[in-house]
Amino acid sequence: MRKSKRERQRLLQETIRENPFVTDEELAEKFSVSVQTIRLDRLELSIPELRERIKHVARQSFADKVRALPLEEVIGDIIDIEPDASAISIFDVKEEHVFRRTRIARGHHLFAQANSLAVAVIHDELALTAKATIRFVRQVKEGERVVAKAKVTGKTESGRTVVDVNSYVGQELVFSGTFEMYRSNMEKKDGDSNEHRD
Amino acid sequence: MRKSKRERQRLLQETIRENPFVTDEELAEKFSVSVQTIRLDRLELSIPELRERIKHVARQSFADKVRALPLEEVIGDIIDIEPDASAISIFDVKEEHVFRRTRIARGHHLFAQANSLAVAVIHDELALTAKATIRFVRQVKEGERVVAKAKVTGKTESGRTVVDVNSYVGQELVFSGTFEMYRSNMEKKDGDSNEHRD
DNA sequence: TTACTTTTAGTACCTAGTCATAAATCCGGG
DNA sequence: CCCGGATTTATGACTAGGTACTAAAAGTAA
Repeated sequence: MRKSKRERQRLLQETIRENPFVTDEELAEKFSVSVQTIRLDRLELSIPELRERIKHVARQSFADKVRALPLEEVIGDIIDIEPDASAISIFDVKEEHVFRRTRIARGHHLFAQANSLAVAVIHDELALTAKATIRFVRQVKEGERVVAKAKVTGKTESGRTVVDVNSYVGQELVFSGTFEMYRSNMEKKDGDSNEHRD
Repeated sequence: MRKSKRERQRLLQETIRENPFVTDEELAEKFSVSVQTIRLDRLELSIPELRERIKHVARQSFADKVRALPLEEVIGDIIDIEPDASAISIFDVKEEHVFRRTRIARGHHLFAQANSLAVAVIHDELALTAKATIRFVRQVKEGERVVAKAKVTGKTESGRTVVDVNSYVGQELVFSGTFEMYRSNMEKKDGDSNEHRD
């Protein structure tokens, strides 16, 4: 069944978005029109040719891949840090951080930002989270910018460092956590660790 | 400076690995040989042509992207689930989950697995973590497989569901957490839902 | 020199297009 | 019925970045 021009072009866009690897010839067959018509359609819709589309996808993923691992080290951008005292990081909630249906940020990303910051604020070769009590105060939505503020508040008798992290969207508290951090360079007193070397 | 065949082919492989978008012509210029020589080299080294390379990169990233979002929905693979009762997931600690220097898993990944499982076990349209108390019992290393077991243990007077999650490597407890989950359909008593989106 | 490897050149063909021009077809109004 | 604009199709010339094959030239070692 041949569709109207409008309808065909709408479906064309959708088809290519879903599968950028489709050729004009395949599209022509799919819509029962000539290849030339498909090309006219692409021209009108400013859809580039197959090879350009593929190149674009490849370029993007290539750039992403390079960025992926090193960036993972710290979740959020640290914008201020005073070692063993305090630190601040910002984290922009994007599409990939939210539940698809509700657009609400998944808890572990807020945790990751806070945990990451707690690790970073510890001025030591090795810092690990031993224990944490956290509270998700209010939901964070896609597009919001979360500012996490970490403050070193003290030490436990077992020598762990306690870090409080509060995260805000604007003036509003959205997340709050207390982290007990294990660190390697405690004067002495080695509890239960094995080795840690580079 | 013209290199030996061996040396040129070694560099050729490296060059293409680093930048798959390079044409034979550009390579010919780079190594001061003819385009035909480059093609012979590619043939001997079984390196596909530019377009195939790009297509490959694009295909991979496209598959990743399609997999990335829905897969991100749950961290770890759920291998068993009894809605509103219990669930089990496994999570293999890979390179991207550990601190580079120590090869110890970053806390937020263990948290993410547990949190994700706590969300999944709740048989409801919307489940969000309101509060969590967690403990990282022992360090998890790259290559280890973490099995998380979630159990719904009760409800708070405010109507939240409490989920306990314990994660193990082998028989050893590595992570333990108590999650207080907010859920949308708290009053609803019926078991089966007919709507399954996504 | 001869024998062999390596490199270069040239041709025909391929895919998945571009651009431009022209012709055919469709669809509605008068 | 014919007319006219929109739409579709056809055709030809050209492109990039190749493959596949043949042939010749250049380099190298005994």
